[in-house]
Amino acid sequence: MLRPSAHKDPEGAEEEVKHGHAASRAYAAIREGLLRDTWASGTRLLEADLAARIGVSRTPVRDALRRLVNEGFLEYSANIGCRVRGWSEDEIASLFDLRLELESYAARRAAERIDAAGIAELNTLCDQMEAIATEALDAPNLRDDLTAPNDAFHMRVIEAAANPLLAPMIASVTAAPVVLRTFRRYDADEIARSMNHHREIAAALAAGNGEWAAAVMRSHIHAGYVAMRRGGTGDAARGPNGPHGR
Amino acid sequence: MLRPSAHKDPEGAEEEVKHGHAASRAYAAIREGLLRDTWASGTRLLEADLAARIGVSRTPVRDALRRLVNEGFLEYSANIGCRVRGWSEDEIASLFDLRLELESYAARRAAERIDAAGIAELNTLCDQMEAIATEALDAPNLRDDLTAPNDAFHMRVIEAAANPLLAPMIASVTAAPVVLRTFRRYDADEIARSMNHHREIAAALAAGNGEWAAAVMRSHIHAGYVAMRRGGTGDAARGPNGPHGR
DNA sequence: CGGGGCCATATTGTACACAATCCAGACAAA
DNA sequence: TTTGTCTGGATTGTGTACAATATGGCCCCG
Repeated sequence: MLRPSAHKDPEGAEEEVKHGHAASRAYAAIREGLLRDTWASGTRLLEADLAARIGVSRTPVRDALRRLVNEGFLEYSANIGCRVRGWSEDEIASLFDLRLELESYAARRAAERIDAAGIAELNTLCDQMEAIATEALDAPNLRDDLTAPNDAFHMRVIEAAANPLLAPMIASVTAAPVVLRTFRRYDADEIARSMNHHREIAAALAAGNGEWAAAVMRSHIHAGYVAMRRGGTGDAARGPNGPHGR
Repeated sequence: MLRPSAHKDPEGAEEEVKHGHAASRAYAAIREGLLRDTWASGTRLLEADLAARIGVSRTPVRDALRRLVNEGFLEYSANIGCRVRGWSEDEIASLFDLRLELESYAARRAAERIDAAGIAELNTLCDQMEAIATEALDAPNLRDDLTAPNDAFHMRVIEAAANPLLAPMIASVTAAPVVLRTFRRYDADEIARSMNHHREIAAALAAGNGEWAAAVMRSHIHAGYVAMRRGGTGDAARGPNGPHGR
């Protein structure tokens, strides 16, 4: 499974984190903090605080917060503001369950649509991942480098599925901080298995066999879920509202 | 299929369209206009215009617009603003394809989890729909009354699936104006078939047979897609950017 | 007569000030 | 001790002014 560092931000603002565009800067800064686990779940994010820290006014900060709420990073209550969202065991299970459906669907469709160039790209990404994985056996801190090519691999499969609504939908269940940085939890065997899964997915797609591709993708995601559960969520607790608070 | 008048708004603001809360009023007003097809696809929505018409300032209007962008009603470009989103044939097909996956998944899971009370509710809703359908045979304009119980039926199934992330995800592919008000396109036979589907889904769930329930749900949505295609999308054209413009 | 660059205008983006609302703690009464 | 109320401070919600940017028409040039 795996599926870290989500691709571009799903909505507008095409990666314009330049100097101008206070809203984009605010969004990037807050998202960065969320991905770094700067704040514990349930922590209240104060607009004025963030605005001062980032160096913009409250208005673009509000825009950024609303966006992060819609992406599932934060939860919002009227007149109270935003809190860092936590994920209960149940919700994490639900999240992986949906990934199971959506990514296997993507693989099934991709098998009927991907072309030779796409297959080649997937295998190139496999080469990269395997090279990194070999080094990472000794240096566990290198494992985060796997996330970029792994993410690219999954993204290529999703693109090949040729369903324009699918990518943002999958992003909504993979952008969660809980899912990110999953490679760290993998042991050597699990990394090897993950690499094999990628190769097998590429093979199934090359063979044009959608059911095969979907089945391997399901295995891939199941394996990731097990690894995540074993390692603990790192974030099971919630705010005062309990696991499903809103 | 069908699935009109999406339930509550997916995110925060629990239906507070009261007198206060300018942002909620703005959201409700604009959404209402979108559902009424007040503006053609590609129409640019001006913040100042809307603010004046609704009687609030631009700030809450901006909030409302951002929200509608995230819900797929509008598309947004930096420094340009919001346009009414159109749906190409491809996108509508993609949309139904995802509903096929998600709602059949919901039905499959619901079969293992729904209780007797839930089944009873579903059958009650079937009763209601059949009563309305009988009258609507002569008065086609009554068909819109089917949308509320139909929506409730689907919602009950989704709730029974007990995946807290599923409902907002399905909402994102059913809130689109293209999908709403689908019953109008149905002829008498199609309405009858739809009613039969509902009864059969309830039976499959009562039998605890997830595969059966999922299969009927797929049939149900396929049928809806065919009816929609036959009737035309009512909104195939797009703005100047072509069908996938952004 | 057609095409490219420039400027006026319209519209969005940002900042800030004020109003509305909520929360924590103190205090009083049972 | 417990509960209810009230008040002060803090935080979000809204309105408005101004800055930044894009669009469309005009003029100039080829």
